[in-house]
Amino acid sequence: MAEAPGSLVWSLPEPPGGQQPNLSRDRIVRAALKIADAEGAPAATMRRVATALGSSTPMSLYRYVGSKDGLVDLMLDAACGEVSTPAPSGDWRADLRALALANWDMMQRHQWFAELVHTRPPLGPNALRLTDYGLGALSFLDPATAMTYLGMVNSLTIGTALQLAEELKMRRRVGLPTDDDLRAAVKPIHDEIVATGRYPNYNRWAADGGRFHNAAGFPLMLDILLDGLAARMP
Amino acid sequence: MAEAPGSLVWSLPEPPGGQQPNLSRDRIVRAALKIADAEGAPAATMRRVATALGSSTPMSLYRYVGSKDGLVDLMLDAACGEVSTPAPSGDWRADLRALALANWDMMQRHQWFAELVHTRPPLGPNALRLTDYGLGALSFLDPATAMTYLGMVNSLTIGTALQLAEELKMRRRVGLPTDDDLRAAVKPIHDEIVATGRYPNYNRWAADGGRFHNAAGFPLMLDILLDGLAARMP
DNA sequence: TACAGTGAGTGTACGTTGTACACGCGTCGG
DNA sequence: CCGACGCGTGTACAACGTACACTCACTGTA
Repeated sequence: MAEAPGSLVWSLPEPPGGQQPNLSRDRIVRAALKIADAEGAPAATMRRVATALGSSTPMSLYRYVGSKDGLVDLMLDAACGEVSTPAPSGDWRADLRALALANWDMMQRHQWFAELVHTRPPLGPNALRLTDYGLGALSFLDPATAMTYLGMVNSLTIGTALQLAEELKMRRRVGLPTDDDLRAAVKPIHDEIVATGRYPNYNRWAADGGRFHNAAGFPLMLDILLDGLAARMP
Repeated sequence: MAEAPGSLVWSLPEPPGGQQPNLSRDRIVRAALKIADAEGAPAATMRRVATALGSSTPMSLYRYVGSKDGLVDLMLDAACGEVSTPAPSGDWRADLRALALANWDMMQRHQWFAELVHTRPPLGPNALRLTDYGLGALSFLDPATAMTYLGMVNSLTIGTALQLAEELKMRRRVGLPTDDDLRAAVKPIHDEIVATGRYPNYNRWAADGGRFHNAAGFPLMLDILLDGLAARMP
């Protein structure tokens, strides 16, 4: 899992198998995405991916992805590759909004993304393309400020996606229940908390249904943040 | 690592050792915090904590914390316990701002917090106290909206802390270099990216020093977000 | 004083993870 | 025809979380 600083996957080029290889970066990453999409990030182990590709041993993958971290890097960047960056419109707010919404959509398709993206800096070509696009929309600011503002938008997007991912994880832990099943599973914990009576505001929220805006409300949250940014623009 | 849904640490009370125990939840959590503070979250393994307490086997801890997840829960909540919640002032913005800044200070002391908090919902007594306080500041809103806004503030705080924690992790991977050493270590990667010339805005940022506002700039970012929230208040 | 009971900590063992290393098979260039 | 090299396999190891059975030492009761 450890890795020398200069040895990111992007440094070592894909070994472009001269003879007929059964494997390739693309096939490996695709298989890993499929597993992670279906069963969550921790299910995408080296062994699991290898067997999904017909290889009897995880070691086959190491020629192509270098390490587990390398595979994760490639997975993250592949997901970023699904986010398109249309031509800049000249309206920073519209461009940033579109970028965030596209990112959000991608994270809904790949619920593991938000969990994994924190493990290392986003230096893949697609991640860089997105960062570059975001910085370009804010290029009238000094670079450090532009990066700061872009980071705020990303924090909001990833943070909100994480809350949803956590709910999904809990759901997986319980089984695969419906919304009502889930509520029933979490109820004893909440009830115990409510019973103490020590958290009146939390209780009020729980009594209200324990809901917060997430999927549906993300555009609204994004607009609120953009309002705050707009007020600071020169 | 798996856990039945109803068996959070908070459910099973601390076994209040009738006879003289060498161990206790408090001592265990305190030792784990110390290790995590000094060497990062992954260093705080069960074995490591056990030996730090003089126990020859990790199994000693299981009576007190139930599982590794239980220990993490307790660590997170202990960290939350360091954040104080003064009497509400009646000014939602001042209260929320103070809460976020206190949270931020805590996350600077415990850089592992932001990494670990995503692994499970914050249901410890101290985390609930903080959530309750934040909801109280926004109690003039309907509960779901209040939770949404509070979540935005927390996303920003944790997300920003995560960026710093990631830099720290990279620093640890390289050794324990100074700021200049770090810049030198990351330079080859950045140079390779810059050399492609494909990311002009990113390059401009890198040429500018590759900086973004984090520790120093967090209050500013927080104010921007609060501006956006204020514009939506009834 | 004797004895059962309980509670604290130990030791051993298992399954799973990532991955290092050495080996066999195949195809190609000389 | 034959060595070299690309490609995948098999075996093995350390570290992780943790289940299970166990040994002490102390305590309350008879």
